Amino acid sequence: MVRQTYLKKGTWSRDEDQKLIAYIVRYGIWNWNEMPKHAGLQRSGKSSRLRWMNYLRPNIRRGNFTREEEETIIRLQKILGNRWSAIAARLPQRTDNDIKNYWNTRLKKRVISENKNSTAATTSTTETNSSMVENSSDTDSSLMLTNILLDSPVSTIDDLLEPPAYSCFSPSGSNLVAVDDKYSMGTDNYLVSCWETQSYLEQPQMIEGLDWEAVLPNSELSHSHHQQNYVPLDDFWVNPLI
DNA sequence: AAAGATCTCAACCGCGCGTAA
DNA sequence: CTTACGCGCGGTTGAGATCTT
Repeated sequence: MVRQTYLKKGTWSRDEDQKLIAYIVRYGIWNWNEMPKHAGLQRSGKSSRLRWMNYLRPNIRRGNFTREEEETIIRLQKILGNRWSAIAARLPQRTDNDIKNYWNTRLKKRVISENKNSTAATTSTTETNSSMVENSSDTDSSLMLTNILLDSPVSTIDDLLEPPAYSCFSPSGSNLVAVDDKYSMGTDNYLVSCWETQSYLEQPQMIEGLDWEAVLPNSELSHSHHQQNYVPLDDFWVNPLI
């Protein structure tokens, strides 16, 4: 008889967050399905991945979308449709989930009401343009439209979808991806490099209540204060950090 | 002050794609 | 070629927060 391991669902606790961060700091991301077990979490790989990608990973900005960000989302949504990951790639520090939520709860309504107003005002001209958006299946004409709608010139749709290199972590890949030539791919050393180059050490104020010194055992800060509590790498498997 | 309505957003689910065996 | 697995994406849900009456 196979006994199904209990998997927790719902809101993540601080303790769980710390466990996940501590694990990824040490070992990097290697297999989302296996990692939670080793990190001492009763969570699915899927849930862990989501938590990391949308909340815990470095360089995430939350709340308070700027006017510029709003306009960018509206423009890109018009061109790309609900391809949130592609839109997120154009908005540094925003997650696709955040953008999707923001669109669904606020921007969509705004766009709809603005469209109503504008169609009432200029029926004939807008009809021509919107029919281009909705009916165009032709690549050339949609690309032409893309160039018209975007302020900056875009030569191909691939250019538009190409994610900018800004993040320490790949927003989509299972492995870590270098942002510039300085770092190598996919190692936890790389991860630590990111942390030590400020990206993560600036984060504590963003996730209230997390014990950042505990999850960053290699930082200078924690070295000076917590040397005695440091768990050697080999022991982590039998003695999780948190 | 209380109750109901509405909003927000973290998290879940199902599906499809890519890859390795 | 087929199958299994891992991952990422987009749609949806529901609990908690906030607003309105």
